[in-house]
Amino acid sequence: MPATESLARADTPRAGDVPRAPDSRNVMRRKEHIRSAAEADILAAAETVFARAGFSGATMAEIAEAAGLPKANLHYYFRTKAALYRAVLDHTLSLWLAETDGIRIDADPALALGNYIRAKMRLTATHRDASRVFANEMLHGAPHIGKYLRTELKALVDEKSRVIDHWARKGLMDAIDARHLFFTIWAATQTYADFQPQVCAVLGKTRLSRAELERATEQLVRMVLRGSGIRG
Amino acid sequence: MPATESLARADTPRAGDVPRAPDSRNVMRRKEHIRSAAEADILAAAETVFARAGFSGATMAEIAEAAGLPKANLHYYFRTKAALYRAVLDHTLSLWLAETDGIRIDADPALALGNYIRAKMRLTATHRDASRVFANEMLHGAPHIGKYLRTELKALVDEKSRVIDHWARKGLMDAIDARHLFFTIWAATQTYADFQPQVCAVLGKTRLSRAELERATEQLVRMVLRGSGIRG
DNA sequence: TACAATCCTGACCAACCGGTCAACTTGCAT
DNA sequence: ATGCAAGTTGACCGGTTGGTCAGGATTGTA
Repeated sequence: MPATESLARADTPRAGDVPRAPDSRNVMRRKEHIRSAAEADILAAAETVFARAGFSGATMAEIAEAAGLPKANLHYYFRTKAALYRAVLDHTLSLWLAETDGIRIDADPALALGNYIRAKMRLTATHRDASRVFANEMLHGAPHIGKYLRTELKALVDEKSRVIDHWARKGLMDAIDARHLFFTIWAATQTYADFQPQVCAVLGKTRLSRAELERATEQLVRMVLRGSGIRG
Repeated sequence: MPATESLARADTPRAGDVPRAPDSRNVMRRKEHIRSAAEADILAAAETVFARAGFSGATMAEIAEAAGLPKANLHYYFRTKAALYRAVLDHTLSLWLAETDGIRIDADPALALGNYIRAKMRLTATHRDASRVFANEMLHGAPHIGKYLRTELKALVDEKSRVIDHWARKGLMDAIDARHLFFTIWAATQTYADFQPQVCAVLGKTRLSRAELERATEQLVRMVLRGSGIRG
């Protein structure tokens, strides 16, 4: 996500656009470290706060406190609240594209799709806040990442859909609309992160145990595979 | 939802708690009409705005403009922004419980579940904003409707789960966890309302056509029925 | 040590927002 | 017509929030 840095960074005087002597590289490396470490701390705190309160509900003061920094320091690294939000989103999106590698023409459909679902479910469990930030952005019309959806994500889904169509033509599974299949998989997995209060309430628990998630995962895998006519 | 009125209404002086003569009923009816008409207008505008911007992102001024009323008038009918939000949520929740009537022991599983999915999908299409308001509330931890989830919704799902367990024991379908089945159905249907930007972007369209939704619905029905071992 | 670049921060401000209120109009029974 | 309750509204207010800025502290080099 090359846009991240240019978006996230504040305009420190002449930083990055001034030619530097070769021997000054070490300096910049150390400065870079301070920078990236601070940015990482801020991003982590921001992700938590944005996930809980959304963009409008989150306050820079709250994020600053969560990061253990004075508020003005946030504005040193991220010019505006919107820029910080974009940076959090960029980090989230980088998680999103992953895990589809196994969906290839020469792969076994049951294994490939099953492992994809398992990976997605694991992702929503380990990166709950990222999932919520993403969901929030969707809910509000995806004003910041619309272009990403129409280009990168669409291209990826188009490619993987061709794989599934190929599987269907080879008789390995039913001829189904791969795109809607992805929508269902995404929705069914993300719901355990985004709608956790509902899930917990209906199950009569206060939190989602690993075992419960495991059960949900395997049932979903079974349902998708059988529902797609994949012999398991 | 009896709590709605007491929550939503402003404390007009002595309204509702003063004994009235029987012949004054017509008066109150007309006053009630003004009241309910105004409340309905405000609620409709609020649902749209809350759906787009969330609770924190929405402003009373914006809602007022959408309703074509001065801001102070909103506060006449709904004391606070939170009370207005609660009223919108209550309206949303009343939609939520419906449509499960068909899931009965003596029903045919394929028909009952299939029609339930179709009804849910229709609901997300016709009440997109309501779905988004609900999703937003979930995302932020369901602070306002936690009790509803743990009581009414849980009771309903418990009851319907027993029906599905019964179907499984009679050999009409596989023995699956009914609760997770509901989570999957809810997620897969709501995603077409809540994540519409993603769906449209991946499909390469600007809006979801009725035909596209129809296709998604039938594929989901087929997947759920076959995935649950229900003979179709 | 001297310097420059980067990093850090307390104090401050303008804009916005939810909510109030006093004054006004409308509707309706007598 | 009269009077009162209900409905309506412009103007206003205090608190919050994103963002700024001047100046000090740190870091690393020459």
